[in-house]
Amino acid sequence: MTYVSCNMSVMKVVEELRYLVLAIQREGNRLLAAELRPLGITPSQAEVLRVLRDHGPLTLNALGGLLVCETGNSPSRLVDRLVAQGLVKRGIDTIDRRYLALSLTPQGRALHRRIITAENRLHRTMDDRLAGQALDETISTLRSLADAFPTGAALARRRGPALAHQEN
Amino acid sequence: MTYVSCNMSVMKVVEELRYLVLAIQREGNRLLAAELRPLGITPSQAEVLRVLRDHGPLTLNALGGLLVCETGNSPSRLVDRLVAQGLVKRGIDTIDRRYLALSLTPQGRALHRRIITAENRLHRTMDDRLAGQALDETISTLRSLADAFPTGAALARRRGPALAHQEN
DNA sequence: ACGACACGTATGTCATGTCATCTGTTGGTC
DNA sequence: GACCAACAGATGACATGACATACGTGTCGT
Repeated sequence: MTYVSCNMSVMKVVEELRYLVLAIQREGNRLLAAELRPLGITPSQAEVLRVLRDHGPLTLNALGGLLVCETGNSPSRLVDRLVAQGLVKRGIDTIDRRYLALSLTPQGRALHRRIITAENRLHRTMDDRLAGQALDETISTLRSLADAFPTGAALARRRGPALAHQEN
Repeated sequence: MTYVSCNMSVMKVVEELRYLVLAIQREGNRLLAAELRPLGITPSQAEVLRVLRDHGPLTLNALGGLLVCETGNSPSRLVDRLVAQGLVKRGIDTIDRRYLALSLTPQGRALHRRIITAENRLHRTMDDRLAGQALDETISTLRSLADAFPTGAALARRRGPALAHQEN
């Protein structure tokens, strides 16, 4: 079968991994969107609320650096809609007026609690599909793929708040 | 840690899986988009060309059923741009004029060969990141997640009927 | 003080994705 | 043959994502 190149089969495996990741991401996002629709927000918006809740007030850049759903360019418009819905407060740093100080409003905090419930429903669904398979090896494999990338690094930052950016 | 519910840690693991999948999909897509940009097409368009090449002429619905990048609703606009670029021929079934008969043009076939080269560059990059880790368990875990979903079924269909698409 | 530069944020543009709805075509029923 | 439900595809609307660029603000060198 592998008469073209000796590592052809490895390529095929990596390609299947790529398509599996694509399929799971799509479907997971669709399911989560359905869970969140009654709350009036999208999965990306939910991630912003979560990051803002877990990591104090943030500038727009710092927020982008902790988001997986956006490559840090600048989630201006993503934040815009949350501000318009009264879920996020957009403050301006009085010392350096270039910086924003983004934080949750009380409504944002309240909504985040309902978001967690919705996400847990998705996670239970996923857990059922996984039928108790051990995920350790899968997680560690995917981590080694993700960690090399900017958004993977974002995840690592969110995991290990003790590593660096405590002051945000 | 798990003072709220006994399977709280399982939830956390599933959640990390979800974010890892999101991160890898995003970054993989970004890298692939960069590889494909010189060819003038996007990752989604490349998937259409690939499916049309592997599975003869297709109707729009059948194409949607084999795509991972779109949930089968109807990739009309995705196909539109490929037709506009002369890569896909949009034929109309003469017997039942509701059906399309989508197939690659010679240019589409030629471009697909260059797409494979670009994709292989990405796969090599991913393979490097994986540093020779065995993927068997990861693949099978992800398959059990994906197979329950429509687009996972699409992947299975692509694997199944055309077990013999070795000629690439 | 002034001007070039760096930096954070905002905006324009394009291609997805997703859902809802519309249009055209066919087949079945009367 | 006329009506109508079912189906394939097209389109409108909205929110992302990604890239490039424009704008406002602070910093630094002179």
